[in-house]
This record gives sequence, C-alpha cells and structure tokens, in this order.
Amino acid sequence: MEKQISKAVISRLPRYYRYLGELMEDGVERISSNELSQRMHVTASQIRQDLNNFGGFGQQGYGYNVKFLYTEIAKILGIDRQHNLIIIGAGNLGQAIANYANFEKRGFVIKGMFDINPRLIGLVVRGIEIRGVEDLEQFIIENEVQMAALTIPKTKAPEIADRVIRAGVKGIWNFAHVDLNVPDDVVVENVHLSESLMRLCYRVCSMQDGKSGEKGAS
Amino acid sequence: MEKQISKAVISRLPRYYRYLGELMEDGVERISSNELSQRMHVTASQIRQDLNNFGGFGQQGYGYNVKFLYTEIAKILGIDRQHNLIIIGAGNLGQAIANYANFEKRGFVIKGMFDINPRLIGLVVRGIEIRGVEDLEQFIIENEVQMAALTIPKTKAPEIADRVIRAGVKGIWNFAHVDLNVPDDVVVENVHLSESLMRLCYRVCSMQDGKSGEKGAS
DNA sequence: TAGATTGTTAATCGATTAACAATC
DNA sequence: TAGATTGTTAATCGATTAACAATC
Repeated sequence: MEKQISKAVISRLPRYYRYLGELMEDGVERISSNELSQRMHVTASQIRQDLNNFGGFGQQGYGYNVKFLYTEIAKILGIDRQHNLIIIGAGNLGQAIANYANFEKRGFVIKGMFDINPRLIGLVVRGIEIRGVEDLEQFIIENEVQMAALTIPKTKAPEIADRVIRAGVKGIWNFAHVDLNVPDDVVVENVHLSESLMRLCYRVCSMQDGKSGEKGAS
Repeated sequence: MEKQISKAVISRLPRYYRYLGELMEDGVERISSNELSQRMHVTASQIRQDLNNFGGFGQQGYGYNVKFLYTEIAKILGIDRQHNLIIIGAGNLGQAIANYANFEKRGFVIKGMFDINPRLIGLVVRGIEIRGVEDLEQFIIENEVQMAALTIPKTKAPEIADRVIRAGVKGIWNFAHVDLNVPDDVVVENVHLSESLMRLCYRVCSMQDGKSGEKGAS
C-alpha cells in the first residue's frame, strides 16, 4: 500500500500547477523552491515537502525545470488523461460550467447536459444538447461518463446522485447545498457557494470589529 | 486582543449552521453534541471544541438548543446584519449568483451588477440592472457596498479589484483564476472552480489506481 | 438524587517549518 | 572545485481527539 497523501497536500497541487503554467507562459525555464515560495507566499520548505510526496522532481544546485514539473503535476492530478463529464442542471450555474472553455484543455470533456425543465430540453449550449433526465443512465453507460456536476436544487441532488452512481459515475462535483452519502468507491467534491460567502462575511466582519489580522492560509 | 480563531474552525461554522437550520425545519428543539456529530460525521469533541471558541452555548445534561445555537452562529458569522454586495461580471456565473435567492435570506443584498459587454449593459436580472464598469466607484460609495463578487476573466480581475478596494469594498469574493494582492484590511475569499475540479479528478484517479481510501475530511 | 452532557484540560496526532547533509 | 539548492530528517507548531470534572 502506497503512502497516503494528505488532503492538504492535494489541495495545494492545482495552485502549484497554475503558477507553473504562468511561469511557462512567461518563458521561465527553471525555478527554485525559494523563488516559487516568494511568488506564491508559501514556504520553500512546504513546496519541497509537498513535491517529494510524489518523487524527486528537482535537481540540487539547479532547482526545478518548470515544464517538466508542470507535466508531472498534471500526471499526478490525472489531468493528462481524458475524463468524460456530464452536467446535471442546465441553469445559469450549469451553463457557466459548460461555457468554461479551460476545462477542455485539462482533459475534461463535457459529454452532455441534463435538466428536468421542458423549456430547456433541446436547447444547445456550446454545442451540447440539453437532455431530459430520463436518458441519464443510458447516456452515462454509452458515453463512459466518469464524473457528474450536480448544479441542481438540494432537494433533487441525493436522488440524482444515487442514479448516476448506479450507472457508473465515480466522481460527483456537488454544487447542491446538501451532503451526499456515497459508496466507498465514489468521491464527492463539494462546492458550497453559500458557505463560501458566509466565510467571507465572517472575515469581513471580524476585520471591522477591530480584530487585526487572521490566522492560516487562504 | 481577543483569541485568534483558526480558519479551520471558521470554515466549519457554515456547515453547523446548515445542519441546525435543517433540524429547525424538522422541528427539533434540542440536540447533543453526540447526536449532531453522528449526523454530520464529525467527532462530538470537535463540535464542542469549535463552539466553545465563541462561548458556552450549551447546557450540561441537556445539550444545545437548536434555535438558540442557530441564531448565535448567525451572529458569529455576521449574517444577522445586512451586507451590500455587487457582482462584477454579468455572464452565466454572475447571473447564477444573482439568481441564487437564498443569499438574500442571509442578509446579503445584491445592490448592482456590472459588465463591460455593451450587449449586457441595461439588461435586468432579478430586478437588478446591469451597469457599465465606468460607474463602479460612484455606485460603491453611494450604495455603501461592502463586498464584491468578481466573476470576470483573470486578466481583468486585479485591476477591477484595485478599483473596488479604493472605493471602499472590504471583501472580495473572487471567482477569477488569479490570486489577488490586497491591503491588510481587505479580505479575499477565493472560489477557484478549476482547482476544485482538479482535486476531484485526483481523487477519482487515485481511487481507480487501486489505492483504497482517503485521508482527511471533505 | 442520578443521569446526561457540557466545558475544558491533557494527550495524541498530523502538518508545517527549520536545518543540514547530499549532490548537482 | 565552490556555490546553489534539493531531498529528507528532526523540531516545532497547531489542530483534533480523548477524558473527565463540573454542573444542569
């Protein structure tokens, strides 16, 4: 059994990936953990520690090759492969995700969109036809759909989650304000926008109530 | 100087709040840390520890009064007060936020929406007119806007952030894929959707590569 | 009172940071 | 070789969990 990587480390990887992508665009070839740490406002120690969970990507006296590290992190995250995705809930949020072009660059292919609203069914968003949820199971199987984004109300989410999981979906990107119970071999990534806004609210308020700074990283 | 509350604690408060709200809807009057811990899949110890950062809300032998705790957490989060909000970027994501009715329940009032696209300017979303960004500063001052949601491309975000901050905004809800540099008295809450999707991807992939479970909480 | 459950201290666990030998 | 910077171990720090006295 391989060493377990902590969730804290995983959640930092996409940010490293983003910074490395920008460095590549700027034509930077190599970078030291120290330089990167200053740009990212983290410690160099943490960067080296994080990366070494997955292997020695650097070279003493030189640092890290930006391009190489970029592709290695892509491999670690699994975004070097293709992932078939569907979006359930074709409202504004669902359409926002469908329209977000960058996802396709990272191997995420939006295979279909679904809704229960008859007015939306048949519409085409970014070349993707909106379907009724009747077709869900068959579509998932036929298109080897691995992940589903749930941009639907919390009342519908648990039932729809069960259905897509039974049809073979392994990852749920959950925007509904509810915690989903899923089997051990399925993962849920929650995006609870209202909770995010409340956290912002807390921080704004405690700032104004005179408490100086804050603890912890963003 | 008051004791600093760790970010980990803060980020759990909205979830407690959500569960307590649901308990209220179900007509539950009191709950013990133990019962709540089972529903939420956290330890009872953590619940008591978290709440005691802010005061003794419970009663020995009884537990916690659901309604009381609910309103106390609202006070802690600052969502018992009104907060004026604007949305900059009236695309799908901006509109999704504007349409999300629940925010208004929690004291968040969307005062205005802004965009640079002339096609969108003048349109009305949920009773809110979309304005051009020329009017930004004046609008913020006149409407006592405290927070701004940035649903714009990463290229525009830093400049717009600077402008709203200069006009008095204290909290930025940042959906752009860029890290914003802000003064000490301004807070940024990031919602980086692409990073969230990458985390999901990692977890789906490592699940499939045979590694059994995971560490840490969602 | 007896039972239940909190508030809080102490123990454990994990994550971050510091330090430095290895090595390019 | 000398200088730079990693990989990695050890030290520190913080967060979570366990335990239990206080108390309703």
